[in-house]
Amino acid sequence: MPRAGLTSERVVRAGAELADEVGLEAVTVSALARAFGVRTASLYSHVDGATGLQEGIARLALDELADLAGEAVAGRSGKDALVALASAYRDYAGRHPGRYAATRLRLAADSVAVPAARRHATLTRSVLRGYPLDEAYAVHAVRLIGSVVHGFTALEVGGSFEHSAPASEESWARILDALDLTLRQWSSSAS
Amino acid sequence: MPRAGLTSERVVRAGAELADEVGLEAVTVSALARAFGVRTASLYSHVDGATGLQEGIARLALDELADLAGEAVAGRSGKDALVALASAYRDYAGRHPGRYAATRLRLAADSVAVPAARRHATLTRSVLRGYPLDEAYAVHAVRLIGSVVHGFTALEVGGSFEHSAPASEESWARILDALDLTLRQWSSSAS
DNA sequence: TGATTTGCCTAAACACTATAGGCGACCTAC
DNA sequence: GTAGGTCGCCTATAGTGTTTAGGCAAATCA
Repeated sequence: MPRAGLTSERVVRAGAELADEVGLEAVTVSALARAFGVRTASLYSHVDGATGLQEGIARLALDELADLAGEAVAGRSGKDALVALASAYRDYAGRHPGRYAATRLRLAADSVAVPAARRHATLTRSVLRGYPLDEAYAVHAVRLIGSVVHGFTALEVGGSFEHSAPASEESWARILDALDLTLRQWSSSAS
Repeated sequence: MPRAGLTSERVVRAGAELADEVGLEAVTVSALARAFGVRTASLYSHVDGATGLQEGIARLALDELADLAGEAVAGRSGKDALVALASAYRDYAGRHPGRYAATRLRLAADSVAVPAARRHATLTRSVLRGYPLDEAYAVHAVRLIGSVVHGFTALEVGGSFEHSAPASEESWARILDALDLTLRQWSSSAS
Protein backbone atom coordinates (compact mmCIF):
# COMPACT_ATOMS: atom_id res chain seq x y z
CA MET A 1 0.00 0.00 0.00
CA PRO A 2 1.51 3.36 -1.05
CA ARG A 3 1.84 6.11 1.57
CA ALA A 4 -0.28 9.21 1.60
CA GLY A 5 2.62 11.57 2.26
CA LEU A 6 1.17 13.34 5.24
CA THR A 7 3.02 16.09 7.07
CA SER A 8 1.89 18.48 9.81
CA GLU A 9 1.94 21.28 7.30
CA ARG A 10 -0.19 19.48 4.72
CA VAL A 11 -2.69 18.33 7.32
CA VAL A 12 -3.09 21.80 8.79
CA ARG A 13 -3.39 23.33 5.33
CA ALA A 14 -6.09 20.86 4.35
CA GLY A 15 -7.82 21.65 7.63
CA ALA A 16 -7.81 25.34 6.76
CA GLU A 17 -9.31 24.64 3.35
CA LEU A 18 -11.96 22.43 4.86
CA ALA A 19 -12.76 25.12 7.43
CA ASP A 20 -13.45 27.63 4.67
CA GLU A 21 -15.76 25.19 2.94
CA VAL A 22 -17.77 23.70 5.77
CA GLY A 23 -17.10 25.92 8.78
CA LEU A 24 -14.49 25.61 11.50
CA GLU A 25 -16.73 23.59 13.83
CA ALA A 26 -17.04 20.89 11.18
CA VAL A 27 -13.29 20.45 10.84
CA THR A 28 -12.75 17.17 12.65
CA VAL A 29 -9.81 14.83 12.65
CA SER A 30 -12.10 12.22 11.14
CA ALA A 31 -13.28 14.41 8.29
CA LEU A 32 -9.72 15.33 7.51
CA ALA A 33 -8.65 11.70 7.52
CA ARG A 34 -11.44 10.95 5.06
CA ALA A 35 -10.22 13.74 2.81
CA PHE A 36 -6.74 12.24 2.78
CA GLY A 37 -8.07 8.71 2.37
CA VAL A 38 -6.37 7.46 5.52
CA ARG A 39 -7.55 6.19 8.89
CA THR A 40 -8.29 8.67 11.64
CA ALA A 41 -5.56 7.40 13.93
CA SER A 42 -2.96 8.13 11.27
CA LEU A 43 -3.29 11.86 11.72
CA TYR A 44 -2.41 11.82 15.38
CA SER A 45 1.30 11.58 14.65
CA HIS A 46 1.12 14.77 12.60
CA VAL A 47 -1.18 17.01 14.64
CA ASP A 48 -1.87 17.04 18.35
CA GLY A 49 -5.49 16.00 18.21
CA ALA A 50 -8.47 18.24 17.58
CA THR A 51 -7.18 21.19 19.61
CA GLY A 52 -3.72 21.00 18.07
CA LEU A 53 -5.34 21.04 14.66
CA GLN A 54 -7.31 24.18 15.50
CA GLU A 55 -4.22 25.87 16.86
CA GLY A 56 -2.39 24.99 13.70
CA ILE A 57 -5.14 26.49 11.57
CA ALA A 58 -5.11 29.60 13.76
CA ARG A 59 -1.36 29.97 13.32
CA LEU A 60 -1.60 29.46 9.57
CA ALA A 61 -4.41 32.00 9.28
CA LEU A 62 -2.79 34.59 11.54
CA ASP A 63 0.44 34.32 9.55
CA GLU A 64 -1.32 34.57 6.20
CA LEU A 65 -3.38 37.48 7.40
CA ALA A 66 -0.39 39.32 8.84
CA ASP A 67 1.42 38.85 5.52
CA LEU A 68 -1.53 40.19 3.53
CA ALA A 69 -2.12 43.09 5.89
CA GLY A 70 1.57 43.96 5.92
CA GLU A 71 1.64 43.97 2.15
CA ALA A 72 -1.51 46.09 1.96
CA VAL A 73 -0.10 48.68 4.32
CA ALA A 74 3.35 48.86 2.76
CA GLY A 75 4.03 52.23 1.18
CA ARG A 76 0.87 53.82 2.52
CA SER A 77 0.22 56.11 5.43
CA GLY A 78 -2.58 57.95 7.16
CA LYS A 79 -6.08 57.13 6.04
CA ASP A 80 -4.75 55.17 3.07
CA ALA A 81 -2.92 52.83 5.40
CA LEU A 82 -5.86 52.58 7.77
CA VAL A 83 -8.27 51.63 5.01
CA ALA A 84 -5.79 49.17 3.53
CA LEU A 85 -5.26 47.48 6.88
CA ALA A 86 -8.91 47.30 7.80
CA SER A 87 -9.93 46.07 4.36
CA ALA A 88 -7.26 43.40 4.39
CA TYR A 89 -8.94 41.92 7.46
CA ARG A 90 -12.44 42.28 6.10
CA ASP A 91 -11.57 40.81 2.72
CA TYR A 92 -9.76 37.90 4.30
CA ALA A 93 -12.74 37.14 6.51
CA GLY A 94 -15.03 37.22 3.49
CA ARG A 95 -12.81 34.98 1.41
CA HIS A 96 -11.77 32.64 4.22
CA PRO A 97 -14.51 32.53 6.84
CA GLY A 98 -13.25 29.31 8.40
CA ARG A 99 -9.67 30.52 8.67
CA TYR A 100 -10.88 33.86 10.03
CA ALA A 101 -12.94 32.10 12.70
CA ALA A 102 -9.77 30.28 13.70
CA THR A 103 -7.95 33.59 14.23
CA ARG A 104 -10.60 34.48 16.80
CA LEU A 105 -10.03 31.43 18.99
CA ARG A 106 -8.84 32.16 22.46
CA LEU A 107 -5.18 31.18 22.41
CA ALA A 108 -3.42 29.35 25.18
CA ALA A 109 -0.40 31.32 26.41
CA ASP A 110 1.92 28.69 24.95
CA SER A 111 0.05 28.21 21.70
CA VAL A 112 2.02 27.90 18.48
CA ALA A 113 -0.08 30.81 17.21
CA VAL A 114 1.05 33.35 19.81
CA PRO A 115 4.00 34.80 17.83
CA ALA A 116 1.75 35.32 14.82
CA ALA A 117 -0.78 37.11 16.99
CA ARG A 118 1.88 39.58 18.10
CA ARG A 119 2.63 40.55 14.51
CA HIS A 120 -0.89 41.94 14.26
CA ALA A 121 -0.55 44.25 17.23
CA THR A 122 2.70 45.72 15.92
CA LEU A 123 1.24 46.16 12.46
CA THR A 124 -1.69 48.15 13.80
CA ARG A 125 0.64 50.33 15.82
CA SER A 126 2.68 51.04 12.71
CA VAL A 127 -0.42 52.34 10.94
CA LEU A 128 -0.93 54.75 13.82
CA ARG A 129 2.35 56.43 12.92
CA GLY A 130 0.35 58.24 10.27
CA TYR A 131 -1.62 59.92 13.02
CA PRO A 132 0.17 62.32 15.37
CA LEU A 133 -1.35 60.54 18.35
CA ASP A 134 -0.53 61.17 21.96
CA GLU A 135 1.33 58.10 23.25
CA ALA A 136 -1.27 57.69 25.99
CA TYR A 137 -3.92 57.30 23.30
CA ALA A 138 -2.06 54.76 21.23
CA VAL A 139 -3.41 51.76 23.18
CA HIS A 140 -6.95 53.05 23.00
CA ALA A 141 -6.52 53.62 19.29
CA VAL A 142 -5.25 50.09 18.72
CA ARG A 143 -8.20 48.74 20.66
CA LEU A 144 -10.66 50.96 18.82
CA ILE A 145 -9.39 49.87 15.44
CA GLY A 146 -9.49 46.25 16.50
CA SER A 147 -13.01 46.61 17.82
CA VAL A 148 -14.42 48.32 14.77
CA VAL A 149 -12.72 46.05 12.25
CA HIS A 150 -13.43 42.81 14.04
CA GLY A 151 -16.92 43.87 15.09
CA PHE A 152 -17.98 44.87 11.59
CA THR A 153 -16.38 41.82 10.06
CA ALA A 154 -17.93 39.43 12.56
CA LEU A 155 -21.39 40.88 12.16
CA GLU A 156 -21.05 40.87 8.38
CA VAL A 157 -19.92 37.25 8.02
CA GLY A 158 -22.47 36.33 10.70
CA GLY A 159 -25.20 37.65 8.44
CA SER A 160 -26.36 40.48 10.69
CA PHE A 161 -26.35 43.01 7.86
CA GLU A 162 -28.22 40.86 5.39
CA HIS A 163 -31.69 42.00 6.34
CA SER A 164 -31.34 45.73 5.88
CA ALA A 165 -30.38 48.00 3.01
CA PRO A 166 -28.04 49.32 1.75
CA ALA A 167 -25.26 46.83 1.12
CA SER A 168 -22.71 46.62 3.90
CA GLU A 169 -20.09 47.94 1.50
CA GLU A 170 -21.45 51.46 1.87
CA SER A 171 -21.53 51.33 5.65
CA TRP A 172 -17.96 50.09 5.60
CA ALA A 173 -16.82 53.19 3.71
CA ARG A 174 -18.73 55.56 6.03
CA ILE A 175 -17.43 53.78 9.11
CA LEU A 176 -13.82 53.99 7.95
CA ASP A 177 -14.32 57.70 7.27
CA ALA A 178 -15.51 58.12 10.83
CA LEU A 179 -12.69 56.04 12.25
CA ASP A 180 -10.11 58.11 10.40
CA LEU A 181 -11.70 61.30 11.64
CA THR A 182 -11.73 60.07 15.22
CA LEU A 183 -8.06 59.16 15.10
CA ARG A 184 -7.19 62.57 13.71
CA GLN A 185 -9.24 64.28 16.39
CA TRP A 186 -7.68 62.27 19.19
CA SER A 187 -4.33 63.64 18.01
CA SER A 188 -5.12 67.18 19.01
CA SER A 189 -7.90 67.15 21.59
CA ALA A 190 -7.68 64.37 24.22
CA SER A 191 -9.63 64.79 27.39
CA MET B 1 -39.04 6.30 40.55
CA PRO B 2 -40.03 9.97 41.03
CA ARG B 3 -39.93 12.25 38.02
CA ALA B 4 -37.37 14.97 37.51
CA GLY B 5 -39.89 17.60 36.43
CA LEU B 6 -38.22 18.59 33.20
CA THR B 7 -39.66 21.22 30.90
CA SER B 8 -38.24 22.91 27.81
CA GLU B 9 -37.85 26.09 29.80
CA ARG B 10 -35.97 24.46 32.67
CA VAL B 11 -33.70 22.53 30.37
CA VAL B 12 -32.80 25.61 28.32
CA ARG B 13 -32.27 27.65 31.46
CA ALA B 14 -29.94 25.02 32.91
CA GLY B 15 -28.14 24.99 29.58
CA ALA B 16 -27.61 28.73 29.80
CA GLU B 17 -26.19 28.43 33.29
CA LEU B 18 -23.91 25.63 32.23
CA ALA B 19 -22.76 27.69 29.26
CA ASP B 20 -21.67 30.52 31.54
CA GLU B 21 -19.73 28.10 33.72
CA VAL B 22 -17.98 25.88 31.21
CA GLY B 23 -18.34 27.62 27.86
CA LEU B 24 -21.00 27.23 25.19
CA GLU B 25 -19.08 24.53 23.29
CA ALA B 26 -19.14 22.32 26.37
CA VAL B 27 -22.92 22.47 26.71
CA THR B 28 -23.92 19.02 25.50
CA VAL B 29 -27.17 17.17 25.83
CA SER B 30 -25.28 14.55 27.82
CA ALA B 31 -23.78 17.01 30.28
CA LEU B 32 -27.17 18.57 30.82
CA ALA B 33 -28.76 15.17 31.42
CA ARG B 34 -26.09 14.45 34.02
CA ALA B 35 -26.87 17.75 35.73
CA PHE B 36 -30.54 16.78 35.97
CA GLY B 37 -29.74 13.23 37.00
CA VAL B 38 -31.62 11.72 34.08
CA ARG B 39 -30.65 9.72 31.00
CA THR B 40 -29.56 11.57 27.88
CA ALA B 41 -32.47 10.35 25.79
CA SER B 42 -34.94 11.87 28.23
CA LEU B 43 -34.07 15.39 27.15
CA TYR B 44 -35.01 14.83 23.54
CA SER B 45 -38.70 15.25 24.25
CA HIS B 46 -38.01 18.71 25.71
CA VAL B 47 -35.44 20.19 23.35
CA ASP B 48 -34.79 19.48 19.71
CA GLY B 49 -31.34 17.98 20.08
CA ALA B 50 -28.07 19.83 20.36
CA THR B 51 -28.92 22.55 17.85
CA GLY B 52 -32.36 23.12 19.32
CA LEU B 53 -30.75 23.53 22.70
CA GLN B 54 -28.34 26.16 21.37
CA GLU B 55 -31.17 28.01 19.68
CA GLY B 56 -33.09 27.96 22.93
CA ILE B 57 -30.13 29.40 24.82
CA ALA B 58 -29.74 32.05 22.13
CA ARG B 59 -33.40 33.02 22.43
CA LEU B 60 -33.20 33.14 26.20
CA ALA B 61 -30.07 35.27 26.12
CA LEU B 62 -31.32 37.63 23.42
CA ASP B 63 -34.54 38.16 25.37
CA GLU B 64 -32.74 38.72 28.65
CA LEU B 65 -30.30 41.07 27.02
CA ALA B 66 -33.01 43.04 25.25
CA ASP B 67 -34.84 43.40 28.57
CA LEU B 68 -31.72 44.63 30.34
CA ALA B 69 -30.74 46.98 27.54
CA GLY B 70 -34.27 48.35 27.31
CA GLU B 71 -34.31 48.99 31.02
CA ALA B 72 -30.88 50.63 30.89
CA VAL B 73 -31.92 52.98 28.11
CA ALA B 74 -35.31 53.90 29.57
CA GLY B 75 -35.50 57.54 30.57
CA ARG B 76 -32.15 58.43 29.02
CA SER B 77 -31.22 60.09 25.78
CA GLY B 78 -28.21 61.19 23.79
CA LYS B 79 -24.84 60.09 25.09
CA ASP B 80 -26.40 58.86 28.33
CA ALA B 81 -28.58 56.44 26.41
CA LEU B 82 -25.72 55.37 24.14
CA VAL B 83 -23.44 54.59 27.06
CA ALA B 84 -26.22 52.77 28.90
CA LEU B 85 -27.02 50.63 25.87
CA ALA B 86 -23.43 49.79 25.04
CA SER B 87 -22.57 49.04 28.65
CA ALA B 88 -25.59 46.80 29.04
CA TYR B 89 -24.16 44.62 26.29
CA ARG B 90 -20.63 44.69 27.61
CA ASP B 91 -21.67 43.96 31.19
CA TYR B 92 -23.88 41.12 30.10
CA ALA B 93 -21.06 39.58 28.09
CA GLY B 94 -18.76 39.84 31.09
CA ARG B 95 -21.24 38.31 33.49
CA HIS B 96 -22.63 35.72 31.11
CA PRO B 97 -19.96 34.77 28.57
CA GLY B 98 -21.69 31.55 27.58
CA ARG B 99 -25.05 33.17 27.05
CA TYR B 100 -23.39 36.02 25.16
CA ALA B 101 -21.64 33.55 22.87
CA ALA B 102 -25.04 32.05 22.13
CA THR B 103 -26.37 35.44 21.01
CA ARG B 104 -23.63 35.52 18.38
CA LEU B 105 -24.65 32.23 16.72
CA ARG B 106 -25.78 32.53 13.16
CA LEU B 107 -29.53 32.09 13.33
CA ALA B 108 -31.54 30.08 10.87
CA ALA B 109 -34.25 32.22 9.28
CA ASP B 110 -36.92 30.24 11.11
CA SER B 111 -35.11 30.06 14.44
CA VAL B 112 -37.07 30.57 17.63
CA ALA B 113 -34.57 33.33 18.43
CA VAL B 114 -35.36 35.53 15.43
CA PRO B 115 -38.06 37.69 17.07
CA ALA B 116 -35.73 38.41 19.99
CA ALA B 117 -33.00 39.45 17.58
CA ARG B 118 -35.31 42.03 16.02
CA ARG B 119 -35.88 43.69 19.37
CA HIS B 120 -32.20 44.61 19.46
CA ALA B 121 -32.24 46.40 16.15
CA THR B 122 -35.24 48.52 17.14
CA LEU B 123 -33.71 49.32 20.49
CA THR B 124 -30.54 50.63 18.89
CA ARG B 125 -32.56 52.75 16.49
CA SER B 126 -34.43 54.25 19.42
CA VAL B 127 -31.16 55.38 20.98
CA LEU B 128 -30.36 57.20 17.75
CA ARG B 129 -33.36 59.43 18.31
CA GLY B 130 -31.09 61.35 20.65
CA TYR B 131 -28.94 62.24 17.67
CA PRO B 132 -30.42 64.44 14.92
CA LEU B 133 -29.18 61.98 12.33
CA ASP B 134 -29.94 62.13 8.66
CA GLU B 135 -32.23 59.18 7.87
CA ALA B 136 -29.75 57.95 5.27
CA TYR B 137 -27.15 57.65 8.00
CA ALA B 138 -29.32 55.77 10.45
CA VAL B 139 -28.43 52.35 9.06
CA HIS B 140 -24.74 53.15 9.06
CA ALA B 141 -25.05 54.37 12.63
CA VAL B 142 -26.79 51.19 13.77
CA ARG B 143 -24.09 49.14 12.11
CA LEU B 144 -21.32 51.28 13.58
CA ILE B 145 -22.70 50.97 17.10
CA GLY B 146 -23.13 47.24 16.66
CA SER B 147 -19.60 46.87 15.32
CA VAL B 148 -17.93 48.85 18.08
CA VAL B 149 -19.91 47.30 20.91
CA HIS B 150 -19.68 43.73 19.70
CA GLY B 151 -16.09 44.11 18.54
CA PHE B 152 -14.86 45.52 21.83
CA THR B 153 -16.85 43.02 23.84
CA ALA B 154 -15.69 40.06 21.81
CA LEU B 155 -12.05 41.06 21.99
CA GLU B 156 -12.33 41.73 25.70
CA VAL B 157 -13.94 38.42 26.67
CA GLY B 158 -11.59 36.72 24.22
CA GLY B 159 -8.66 38.00 26.24
CA SER B 160 -7.15 40.22 23.56
CA PHE B 161 -6.77 43.17 25.92
CA GLU B 162 -5.20 41.23 28.74
CA HIS B 163 -1.63 41.68 27.66
CA SER B 164 -1.41 45.45 27.46
CA ALA B 165 -2.01 48.28 29.89
CA PRO B 166 -4.12 50.13 30.91
CA ALA B 167 -7.23 48.19 31.90
CA SER B 168 -9.81 47.87 29.17
CA GLU B 169 -12.20 49.92 31.28
CA GLU B 170 -10.37 53.10 30.34
CA SER B 171 -10.35 52.32 26.64
CA TRP B 172 -14.07 51.62 26.85
CA ALA B 173 -14.72 55.12 28.18
CA ARG B 174 -12.53 56.78 25.52
CA ILE B 175 -14.11 54.71 22.77
CA LEU B 176 -17.65 55.61 23.83
CA ASP B 177 -16.62 59.28 23.89
CA ALA B 178 -15.42 58.91 20.34
CA LEU B 179 -18.52 57.03 19.24
CA ASP B 180 -20.76 59.73 20.69
CA LEU B 181 -18.75 62.42 18.95
CA THR B 182 -18.93 60.62 15.63
CA LEU B 183 -22.70 60.26 15.85
CA ARG B 184 -23.05 63.94 16.64
CA GLN B 185 -20.82 64.86 13.72
CA TRP B 186 -22.68 62.64 11.32
CA SER B 187 -25.80 64.63 12.21
CA SER B 188 -24.53 67.83 10.70
CA SER B 189 -21.85 67.01 8.16
CA ALA B 190 -22.43 63.88 6.06
CA SER B 191 -20.41 63.48 2.94
C1' DT C 1 -60.46 3.06 40.88
C1' DG C 2 -59.73 2.29 36.14
C1' DA C 3 -58.26 4.48 31.74
C1' DT C 4 -55.39 7.69 29.49
C1' DT C 5 -51.64 10.52 29.00
C1' DT C 6 -47.00 11.50 29.26
C1' DG C 7 -42.40 11.48 31.35
C1' DC C 8 -38.43 9.08 31.80
C1' DC C 9 -36.57 4.68 30.85
C1' DT C 10 -33.69 0.85 28.12
C1' DA C 11 -31.67 -0.48 23.91
C1' DA C 12 -29.16 0.26 19.97
C1' DA C 13 -26.84 2.47 15.96
C1' DC C 14 -23.60 5.76 14.55
C1' DA C 15 -19.87 9.51 14.80
C1' DC C 16 -15.62 11.65 16.76
C1' DT C 17 -11.58 11.50 19.91
C1' DA C 18 -7.73 9.24 21.51
C1' DT C 19 -4.08 5.65 22.75
C1' DA C 20 -1.37 1.34 22.07
C1' DG C 21 0.95 -1.55 19.46
C1' DG C 22 1.91 -3.98 14.76
C1' DC C 23 3.42 -4.46 10.05
C1' DG C 24 5.11 -3.07 5.94
C1' DA C 25 6.99 0.76 2.95
C1' DC C 26 10.92 3.41 2.35
C1' DC C 27 15.88 4.82 3.05
C1' DT C 28 20.64 3.91 3.82
C1' DA C 29 24.77 1.29 3.77
C1' DC C 30 27.38 -2.07 2.51
C1' DG D 1 20.83 -5.50 -4.57
C1' DT D 2 19.77 -6.74 -0.38
C1' DA D 3 19.85 -6.47 4.81
C1' DG D 4 18.78 -3.22 8.45
C1' DG D 5 16.47 0.07 10.67
C1' DT D 6 13.14 3.85 10.81
C1' DC D 7 8.89 5.72 10.54
C1' DG D 8 4.25 6.04 8.36
C1' DC D 9 -0.03 4.30 8.30
C1' DC D 10 -2.51 0.39 9.92
C1' DT D 11 -5.84 -2.45 13.27
C1' DA D 12 -7.89 -2.76 17.62
C1' DT D 13 -10.06 -0.82 21.35
C1' DA D 14 -12.21 2.26 24.73
C1' DG D 15 -14.62 6.36 25.97
C1' DT D 16 -18.01 10.02 25.07
C1' DG D 17 -21.74 12.43 22.60
C1' DT D 18 -26.01 12.29 19.39
C1' DT D 19 -30.16 10.52 18.13
C1' DT D 20 -34.28 7.35 17.32
C1' DA D 21 -37.57 3.62 18.64
C1' DG D 22 -40.23 1.57 21.71
C1' DG D 23 -41.56 0.25 26.78
C1' DC D 24 -43.13 0.84 31.54
C1' DA D 25 -44.72 3.41 35.22
C1' DA D 26 -46.13 7.79 37.33
C1' DA D 27 -49.29 11.37 37.12
C1' DT D 28 -53.94 12.93 35.71
C1' DC D 29 -58.61 12.61 35.14
C1' DA D 30 -63.19 10.15 34.60
